[in-house]
Amino acid sequence: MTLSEEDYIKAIYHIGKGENTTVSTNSVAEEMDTKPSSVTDMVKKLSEKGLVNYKPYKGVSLTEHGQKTALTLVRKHRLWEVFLVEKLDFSWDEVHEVAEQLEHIKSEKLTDSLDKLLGYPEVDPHGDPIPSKKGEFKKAIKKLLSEVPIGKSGVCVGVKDSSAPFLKFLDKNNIALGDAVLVMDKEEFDGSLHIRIGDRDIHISQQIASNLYLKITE
Amino acid sequence: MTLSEEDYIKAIYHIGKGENTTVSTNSVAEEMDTKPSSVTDMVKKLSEKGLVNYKPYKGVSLTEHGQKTALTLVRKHRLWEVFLVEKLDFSWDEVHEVAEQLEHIKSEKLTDSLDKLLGYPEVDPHGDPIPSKKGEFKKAIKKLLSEVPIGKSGVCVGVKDSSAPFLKFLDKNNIALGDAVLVMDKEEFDGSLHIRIGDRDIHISQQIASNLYLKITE
DNA sequence: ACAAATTTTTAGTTTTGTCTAAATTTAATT
DNA sequence: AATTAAATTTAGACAAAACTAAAAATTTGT
Ligand SMILES: [Mn+2]
Ligand SMILES: [Mn+2]
Ligand SMILES: [Mn+2]
Ligand SMILES: [Mn+2]
Repeated sequence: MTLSEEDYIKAIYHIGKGENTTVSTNSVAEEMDTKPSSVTDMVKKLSEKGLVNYKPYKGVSLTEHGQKTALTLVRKHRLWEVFLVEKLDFSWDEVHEVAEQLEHIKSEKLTDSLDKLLGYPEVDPHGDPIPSKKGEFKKAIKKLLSEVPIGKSGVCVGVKDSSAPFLKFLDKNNIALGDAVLVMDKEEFDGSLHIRIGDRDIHISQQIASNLYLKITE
Repeated sequence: MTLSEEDYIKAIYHIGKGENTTVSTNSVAEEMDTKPSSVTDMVKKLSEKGLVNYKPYKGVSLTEHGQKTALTLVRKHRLWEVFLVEKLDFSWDEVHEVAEQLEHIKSEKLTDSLDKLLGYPEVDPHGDPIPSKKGEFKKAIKKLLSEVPIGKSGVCVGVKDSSAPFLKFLDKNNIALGDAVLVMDKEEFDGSLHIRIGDRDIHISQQIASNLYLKITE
């Protein structure tokens, strides 16, 4: 498997949100930042290799084999992200780019030893679940903060928008993964929220709330 | 810098044994397991990029810039080797292949954090010195065991032949990096040695002795 | 149902890195 | 010094992965 092939497999997996749906040529092109014609070419090749199902004009989906490949890549990507944060003191917004390279290193022993070193983590620094060696993982039970009802509380486990600017905003406002959050009140007018985070009461906009994931605790 | 370009730079560096000598097209081809014509093409490109000095029919050498690039690659390669052995329990003979991939990961922060995590090691698992961030390193003061005079002792710091079969032989015979070795006697007839390693007295052939490096201690 | 808009594919190029076969230069021998 | 051998480069071809422009299929709107 070449690096490029792997990135395509991963893109198809991600667009389908983990469930094995059929995705369009254009959506893959957009995700990968390439042209649709390039996608067509690659998808034909992947089809011949038995990694995807492809019918011209009808979209692509992963085969059993492709699915397994995607899970391995996601596993590697997220394990490396944990490594970078836990062992090398990287911050949220720095890990993705490097993990994008590290996920392509070919060594099953490396992946599994890393998993062990990190204590078999179940989620990555963005709150996304890490597939086990067998490809199993708990479907994330995370909810957007904007959809959490008043009175409920949870733990901050991830972001929807993982762009550097947003992550930097969170850093600046002292909102971090693992923080306990209680939804105290919601403004009907603009959807902004009053929340208690740690021991601080703060007020955040709807836009922020709809990009932060909580794992509901009660 | 592409992965392939980096591997060429490294090959030129290694053939020149770290000193900046001019090396032949053929030697690069052999080291890289490619054809001489491919080397010519690549060397032209590297020359245009200012990484090597190249005169047709006269061989290649690294420029200042190329030298620096080579040192960075060697640094990354060897740091990853230490990481694999120290943190992930890889053995001598397993690290090279994986490090060959990891050395190409682009992130200065990653390299330097790794260096810190490992406690700024000075040698890799094969006894080869690791360049510092600034590109400085102590020239190895290692000597082939076969050339150590009778009565002298040292610490096993590396191998000349780093092929898997040889490394496996050492494992099997309980000879490891860091072991203290005393040369007790030498057979004139076949050059074989009687050595004390740890608390064991053993007899090794000239062939083995000429592939093991010691750092002389007294 | 038909025309217009959109999506997707095909055809033809480009760049990178490799190869083979042939030509050229340099080195070694007589 | 001439010939032979070895090393190196050139020329031409190919596979991978991308692109642009044009053609074909599908979807949408009326
Ligand atoms: Mn990637
Ligand atoms: Mn992530
Ligand atoms: Mn390499
Ligand atoms: Mn090494």
